[in-house]
Amino acid sequence: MPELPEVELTRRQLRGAMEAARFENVLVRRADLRYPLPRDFAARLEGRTVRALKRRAKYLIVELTSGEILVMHLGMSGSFAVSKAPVGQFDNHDHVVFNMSSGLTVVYNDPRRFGVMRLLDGDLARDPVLGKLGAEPLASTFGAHSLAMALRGRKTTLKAALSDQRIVAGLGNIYVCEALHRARLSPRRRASTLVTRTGAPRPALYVLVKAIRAVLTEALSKKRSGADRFRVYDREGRRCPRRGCGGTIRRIVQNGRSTFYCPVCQR
DNA sequence: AACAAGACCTGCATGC
DNA sequence: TGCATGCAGGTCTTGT
Repeated sequence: MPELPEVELTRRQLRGAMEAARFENVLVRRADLRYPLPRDFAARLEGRTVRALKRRAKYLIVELTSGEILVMHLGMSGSFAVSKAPVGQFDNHDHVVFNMSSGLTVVYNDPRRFGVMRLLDGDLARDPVLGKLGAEPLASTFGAHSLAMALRGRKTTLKAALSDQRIVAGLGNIYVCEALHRARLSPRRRASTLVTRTGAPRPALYVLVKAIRAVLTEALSKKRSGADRFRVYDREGRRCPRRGCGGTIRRIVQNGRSTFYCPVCQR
């Protein structure tokens, strides 16, 4: 489930249990996540205190007062539950349990086990993965000019470019579809067509930047659930929600993933 | 270097 | 009912 808004909401959920608290006991019930947890994973956390709980793109960044950093990614199916200690009953897919000095227990559940937990010594900028992440779409550094530089010369589609975490960090399949619909841009359009030959943003790129911010901000604030949560995602065959459009949402496959869009109003 | 396709793993909805 | 198929919101690796 997790794209940037869901990860940010997870961060806020975990903060009360983890921030300024110590890992009293860590239980690894299954170590074979996307990458196997090292055998000393629990021992390296126990006794450590959380200085701050941050987020970068879809990664949760747990800074410890020791200087080490616990980096976590939810993959496709990861989630956390917070409850009062002690937890006696576990689900099959409860893989990692943090008993914190706050008196709260944090349980990581992940049926598909695409999630990641890694303990890093230092500096995220030098990390082979985190160091290559592109702009945070809700940060002030993100804008039409920086996005223009990133899209310049890209022959790939807008859908693929916006899904690329090195270009914009935090969008996934849903919010790429939603942002493109809001910006009235076709997911099949070539990414470089939003940039002039000299590398300046075309007007449509300003619209896209606003649309990206809007869909993420809205997802963070509303958090309504149910069928009408998205305007195009998973709505194949339904009417386009844009006033006066009258188009029908289509599903196509791009780079092996579903794309939903309105062929009438998205050009 | 840029890009597309395949792989990883489990659960669920669908159709026969 | 059982079984097969296809699909799922991510990203790493492989191949052109």
